[in-house]
Amino acid sequence: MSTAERKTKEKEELRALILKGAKKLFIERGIEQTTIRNIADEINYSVGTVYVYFKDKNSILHELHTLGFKQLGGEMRVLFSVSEPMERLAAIGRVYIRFAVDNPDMYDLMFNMKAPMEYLHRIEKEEWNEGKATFNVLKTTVEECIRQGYFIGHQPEPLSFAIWGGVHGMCSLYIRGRIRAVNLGDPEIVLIAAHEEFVKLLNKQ
Amino acid sequence: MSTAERKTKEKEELRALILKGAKKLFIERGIEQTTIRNIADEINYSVGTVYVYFKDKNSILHELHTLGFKQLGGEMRVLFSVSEPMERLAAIGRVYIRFAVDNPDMYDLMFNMKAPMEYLHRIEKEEWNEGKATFNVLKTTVEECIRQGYFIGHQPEPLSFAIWGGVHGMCSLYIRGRIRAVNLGDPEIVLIAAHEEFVKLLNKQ
DNA sequence: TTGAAATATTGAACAATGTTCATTTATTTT
DNA sequence: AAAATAAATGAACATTGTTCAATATTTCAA
Repeated sequence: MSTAERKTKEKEELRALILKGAKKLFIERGIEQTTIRNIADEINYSVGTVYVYFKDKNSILHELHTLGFKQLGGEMRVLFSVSEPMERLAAIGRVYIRFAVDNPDMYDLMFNMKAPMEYLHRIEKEEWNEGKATFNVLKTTVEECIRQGYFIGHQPEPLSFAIWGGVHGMCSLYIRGRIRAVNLGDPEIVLIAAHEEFVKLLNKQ
Repeated sequence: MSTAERKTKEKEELRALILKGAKKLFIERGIEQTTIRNIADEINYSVGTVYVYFKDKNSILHELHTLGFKQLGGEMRVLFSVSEPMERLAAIGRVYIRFAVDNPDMYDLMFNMKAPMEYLHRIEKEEWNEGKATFNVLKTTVEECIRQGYFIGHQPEPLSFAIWGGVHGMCSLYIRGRIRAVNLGDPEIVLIAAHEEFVKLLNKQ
């Protein structure tokens, strides 16, 4: 291995180390409470080094958001074994909700925070590939349902968006503390019960 | 009017002036870009004065959030003239979405931001009256629908929550730039079209 | 009217944050 | 070993929210 190759590898490793440290802190104490100094401390490097490997905080957050989508994508992939599309549609929602409950800060970063979108804007990229890919999993399933005779009179794309919005909204209200605040009982149970009602609505002919 | 009375009134006026300035800036340049110093400048008082009238930034944001709910409540109240509950249900959604599109930062503050919830936590108040009242408008309508024979087999409270979540989710994805990012066309049009699909789902027997 | 007490307002100062960049340290090449 | 290149550093800056001793203003009894 040439020196140049080794150097490239070392750089990638340090980059990955920074991300690993960032993710650790950010699961431990939340994204808002994680500073660049914390991250630098965590991995025993200086603040300056972090800025050699990432242009700014948004870059780090965007990269973590991408890792989150990889994880969610993996959890969704399993569902392609569910052959009945209506059943799969419900299962996608359950996986999505489970992900939100188990990884609230990551979910928040992926679907609520401005950082990843601001990053895309800065690098002048209009495409949000991570989001589009996830949306397509849903849309493909909805289209299959339509082919089987469900959702008659609906337009697939807006309908898919409405379904995404539906599940996302419940998760967001959960994560942003609105379920707790309206006092309907244990938030996680309310969330899951609401999703069941939502699935009932979807299943009506 | 006694001196004490006048003083009380003056205090209330300055308090209101601070809120007015805060709201102005915050509509003009967004909530994240509005600092306490900006607010103080805007109304020609010092930073310190703002802190005499409000304990911290969360208090200001909470009070603005309450004003937002007053406005939304007013816009909803008109809908009690719609006698058909299923029709009213759709109309509530449209009003809610219109509010979100016309007042994105206010909507964000009311339903997404942590500040108002943190304020409640600080003053050790468990009740989120603003949210509960708005939720009850929805729940009452859903219950009426059920009494008319709609939503058979559904539980009213989780169903109401699912409907809230549904509309909120679409608004949130809109406000947090996720609709634009998935590139389905003009975001506002997508939002409205998705709500129409949502209403179709609700209207199924 | 006056002056002491009460009230209201001020803005400098603090800690925490993201960010920059001249300097230092380490590594590679000659 | 020296020179050239690359990597890492951390002090310094601007901007936040926040505090609080100091200053200015207002009140009201004498």
